[in-house]
Amino acid sequence: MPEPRYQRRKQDRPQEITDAAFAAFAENGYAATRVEEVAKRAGVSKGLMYLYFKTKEELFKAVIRSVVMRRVDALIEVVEDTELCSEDFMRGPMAQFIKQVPGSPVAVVIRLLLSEGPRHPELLDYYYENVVYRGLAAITRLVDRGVERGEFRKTNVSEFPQLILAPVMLGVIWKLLFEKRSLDTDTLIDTQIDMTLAYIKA
Amino acid sequence: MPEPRYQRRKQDRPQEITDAAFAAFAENGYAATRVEEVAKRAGVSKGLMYLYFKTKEELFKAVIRSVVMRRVDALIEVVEDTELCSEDFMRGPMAQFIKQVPGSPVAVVIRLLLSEGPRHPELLDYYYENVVYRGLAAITRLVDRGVERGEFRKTNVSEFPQLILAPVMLGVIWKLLFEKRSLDTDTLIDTQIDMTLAYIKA
DNA sequence: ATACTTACTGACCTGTCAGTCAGTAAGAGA
DNA sequence: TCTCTTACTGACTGACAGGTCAGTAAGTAT
Repeated sequence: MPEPRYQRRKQDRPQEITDAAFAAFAENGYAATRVEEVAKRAGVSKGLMYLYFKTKEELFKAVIRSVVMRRVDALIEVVEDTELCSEDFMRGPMAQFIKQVPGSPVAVVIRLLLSEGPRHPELLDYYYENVVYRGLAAITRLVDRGVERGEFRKTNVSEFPQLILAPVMLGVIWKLLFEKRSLDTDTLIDTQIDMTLAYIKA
Repeated sequence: MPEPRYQRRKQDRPQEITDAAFAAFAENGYAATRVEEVAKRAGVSKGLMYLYFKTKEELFKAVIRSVVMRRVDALIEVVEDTELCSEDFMRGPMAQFIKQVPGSPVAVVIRLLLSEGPRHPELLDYYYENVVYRGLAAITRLVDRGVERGEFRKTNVSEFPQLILAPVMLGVIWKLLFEKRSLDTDTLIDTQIDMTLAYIKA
């Protein structure tokens, strides 16, 4: 009675493969990762890869989309249905949310997009519309709401929501490049929020 | 009388080749750039490349070093011998200096380091010591000098000089990823400096 | 059991590209 | 003008990796 050499699992394969691919890309980057290596990690033959993804490039796109999909909506929802005043919200839930970005898969996605993005403009558009644009819009809404409520004065921070994300991006880059020279990104982000609030409070 | 097919220019070749390589890497990234393509841009045969650089990897390292070398010292010197008060200096020369970073070759270097860096730790060390560390130290010195002179109060900004560079890094990433969706990085940086000064002024 | 469908395998094919090297000619020196 | 050195050329090679496909066996229906 021979052990079955494999199981047929059409449903789960795509997910399993993109997970394996993400891990491999995260470690070695897109170009330096062999399709066979991904197959090995996914416990699958090289040939099967090409049944689910036409090319290595298709696989790459699927990986990005899959990672992005899983964590876009979190922030946006929280912003909408909160009862905290704007300041408390920024110091609380928002701070908490953005602090975990530099250590999250998002950091890896940014690295991948920076190196491979220029050759996949549609992917950049997708990322912009689904993550960047919506994230920035949520922050703008938060600030504007503060202004309406009389908590904040009118400044150009609502036109530059990027300001609040700037230390997050610096944290992402720092972690990717200089992991060993640790940087306290939490305090960095807290300080930026302090500064921003001091600047915009009515 | 046949035209000479080439000139011997041992002195200039390395510079010419690294320049050509930088341009090529900037456009297509390291992995996707063929050595032959660099040779073509440098007006040189493929074989000659290997007389000046043992491998493609060596060429890559030489490119990074060459770009970094040319513009490290600028900022540091300016900080040292200025007679402006700290605020005026930050709003003037420093702002001017950091504003041009997102459009400069430094942006490309960051992209290259993000994609290829993990496999060249010595290069990351080199970059950290010659650019990052010295740049941050210069900012810290500037802030501390302001404190000594009684212009600024004591805050943790001097422990997090990264704060001032955060919008610069965001600008760099933005430009690399979303060139077409323009972002006014100058105003972004000015606003950050406004905020920071308001936060630390005595 | 038997026939049938199809998820899956892995040896193979093929284009690409880093790296080599035998040969060529630019330029210096006598 | 005739060496002699060496910067330089470009056809070639070998390995690697993306992509293919004939074949195999897991599961299903009868």
